[in-house]
Amino acid sequence: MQERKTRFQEFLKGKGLKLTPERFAVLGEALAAEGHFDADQLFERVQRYNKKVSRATIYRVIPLLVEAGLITETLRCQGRVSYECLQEGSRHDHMVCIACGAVIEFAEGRLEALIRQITAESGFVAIEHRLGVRGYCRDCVARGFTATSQPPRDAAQPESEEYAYDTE
Amino acid sequence: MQERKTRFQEFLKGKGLKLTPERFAVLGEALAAEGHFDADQLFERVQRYNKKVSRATIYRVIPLLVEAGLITETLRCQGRVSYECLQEGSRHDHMVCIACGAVIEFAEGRLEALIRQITAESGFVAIEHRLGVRGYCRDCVARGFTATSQPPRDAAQPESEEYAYDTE
DNA sequence: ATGAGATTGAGAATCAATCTCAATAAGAAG
DNA sequence: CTTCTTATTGAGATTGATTCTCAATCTCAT
Repeated sequence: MQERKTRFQEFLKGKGLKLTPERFAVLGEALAAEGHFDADQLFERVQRYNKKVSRATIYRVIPLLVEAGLITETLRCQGRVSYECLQEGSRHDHMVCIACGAVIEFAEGRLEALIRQITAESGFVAIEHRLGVRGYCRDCVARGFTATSQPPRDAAQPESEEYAYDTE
Repeated sequence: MQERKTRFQEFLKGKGLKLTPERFAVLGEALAAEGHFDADQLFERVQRYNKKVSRATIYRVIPLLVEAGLITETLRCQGRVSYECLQEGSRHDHMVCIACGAVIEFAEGRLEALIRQITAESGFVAIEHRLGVRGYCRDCVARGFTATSQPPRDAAQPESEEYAYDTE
């Protein structure tokens, strides 16, 4: 945690940006968040413990946190963008089941290494990535779903408004 | 093309929806689109060749096309959602430059194979994936942008008009 | 301590996306 | 072909997350 605060501090300095109490408050709440959160939830958290930060500032700090590699954008639900905290070893991607809508997280170092390598081949310096894989989960495969068989009419709507996965 | 129109027709029938001229017009323009397009661009195209379709209808048809597997959501730039047509062999992923907003497509068999393999390890049958990598493109790196360095004051403005990266 | 330039809050503004509802049209049935 | 039920449409209002504005305030290199 302390290490990440320092990282943010250096990140700001490197860009000629200033370390303000507001930015520090947002950083702190973002790092303390568990699981997914969106701008508004972050705003509420910060408000609760740090009355003075405005919504505008939340929206201004989030991109900085992303760029500093401290949080990452993940899923988009009902028009809102969700983020989650990046911790050493917590990086993961998502598998979304087309049949039942289940969202399964998975972490994979091999993938990250390959992505970094491939993009670097064209001179690109990768900061973060997002990957969503659509397919059929183990259970649905066992239940007989495949790409060419029609799921029952009343099966859970896969990309229902609940979890439209979005990887940009 | 014809095959895909038929596919859409059957998709509608299967859901008890009607095949209207408006839907057919949107379908046609979407299939004819090259590269990325957003709801508004699709609206303009349809308007140009098919005066009578309203914006609301565009927004109503897009989800149907996605569900029918004819188009897919790809990037989100400047707050807009972009789509692209799904065609055999057109699979590719995206690198988005944080500094100048450039969107670079890349196709990579190694990646696809690895994804398939990794997801299979948990019994998941991958059908498709979407990957977006954010970072700095070759040109911006050369120009001095990095996550920890301040961009030169007189650097070209990050506005490729086409694809300015927004903070989402 | 000082000044240049960055940052902030509050609220207005933006604008893609959604919703409303009366009018219309598709498709099934006869 | 006509009728009837139900889906669909257009136009415009509405929503709501995100962005912008700008004067007041703060940071920090010097």
